[in-house]
Amino acid sequence: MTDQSQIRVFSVDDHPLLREGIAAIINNESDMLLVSQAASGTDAIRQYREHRPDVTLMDLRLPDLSGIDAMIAIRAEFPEARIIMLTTFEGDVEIQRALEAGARGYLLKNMPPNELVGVIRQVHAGKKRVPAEVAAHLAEHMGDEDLTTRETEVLRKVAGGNRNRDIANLLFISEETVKVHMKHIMDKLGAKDRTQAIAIAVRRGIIQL
Amino acid sequence: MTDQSQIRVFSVDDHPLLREGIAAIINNESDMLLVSQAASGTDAIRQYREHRPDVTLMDLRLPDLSGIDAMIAIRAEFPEARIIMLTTFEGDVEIQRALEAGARGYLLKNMPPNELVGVIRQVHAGKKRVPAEVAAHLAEHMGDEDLTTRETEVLRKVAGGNRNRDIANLLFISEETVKVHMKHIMDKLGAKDRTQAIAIAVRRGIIQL
DNA sequence: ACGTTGATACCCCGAACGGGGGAGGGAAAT
DNA sequence: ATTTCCCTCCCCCGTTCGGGGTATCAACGT
Repeated sequence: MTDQSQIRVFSVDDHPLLREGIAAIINNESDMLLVSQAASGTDAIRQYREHRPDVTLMDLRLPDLSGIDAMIAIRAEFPEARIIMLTTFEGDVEIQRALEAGARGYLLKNMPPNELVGVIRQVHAGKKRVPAEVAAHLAEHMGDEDLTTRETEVLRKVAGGNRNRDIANLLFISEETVKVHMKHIMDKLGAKDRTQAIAIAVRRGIIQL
Repeated sequence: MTDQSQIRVFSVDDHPLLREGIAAIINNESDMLLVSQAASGTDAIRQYREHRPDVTLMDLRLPDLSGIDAMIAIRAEFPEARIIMLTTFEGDVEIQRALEAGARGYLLKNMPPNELVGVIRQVHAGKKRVPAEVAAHLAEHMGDEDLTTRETEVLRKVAGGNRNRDIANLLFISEETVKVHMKHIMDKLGAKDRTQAIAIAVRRGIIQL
């Protein structure tokens, strides 16, 4: 039944409405076949093993793991897996992490269907594809220094309404050290104060609220 | 061609993939007919006049106006319009505003399709329908005092990294007045400082970043 | 006519923040 | 072996924030 020349597509998204839309579009293309769907990260990993799709469309936020973690798990087992992240716009940091983790594409959910199938064909052909709109967001912060693990940790505490002293206690370091971290955070993000640092970090996907 | 007993549905969403999914689900129901689709607020208003649908599914964020503003415009002209907001989860304030503005339902995009068509039928029958999950978010902040226009305005400036003095200059008021607003904002939101106020306000949908 | 609400403005004052500098240690890379 | 990076800690000091109180005025509703 399955045409050997067809691209076998696997869709992972926790929105049934969107999966339905993807299914309709894929199955409208004579050279593609939607082999399965998953609504969670663990289910995605399980089903990937079973179906070995040619191309996987993966949502970024899933109920259990993040889409990126699910992709990392799949690619650890199947390094040749061709996975396209498909999501409503997230910050540049998410894009960067997805691509660094081996995503072959990063598409926005508001893209036209014909472009979607185009990217699926290109990725299936072994290419990488990131639309100009997404690449622009990525380029905007190229060369920016990333926050370190510790700095991100501090920033999260800040977003929770903690004072420097509280953060110091929570992380078992001195208040002076927290202030140094804050200084570096604001420098790297280009923020005038801690409040703007939160705003920028959320916009860029560095922290979630 | 059009069966008189069918529910005439109109879908407004700027995500083609999602519209495709909605179309597939609606047209699978024998008692429903998708009469048209729109991808923007202005287009939604124009097309509403033309098609006079029985039930409208409206996304909250659209390229031009917000879904709520589009709904308000439509209901000003057609007070009997039955509009269901359909969106990925937003803060309780968005839900509240939508329902106050006359939305007959508030659905999340991750809901199962059969529930969607169920709600469409109930709304068509004149009922209001808000799922428990959404109602819970609404209830969580029932009785909370809303921020005033001015307070929200101040809060937005704060998110931009402005100091009290800067905000004072921007809004042509004294710095002391800004501090009074800040006090009220933090009291109402239950925030320990301005930074947490931003975090809470973003989570609740009071401001966008 | 009266009370309420929202916005405006001022005072005092302690606590927290943010910028500057220097400095030590461990781990990883070169 | 040396450098680089990250985390850690400390001092000084001016600026900003946030809590307390009181007060005026216009608008709105009753």
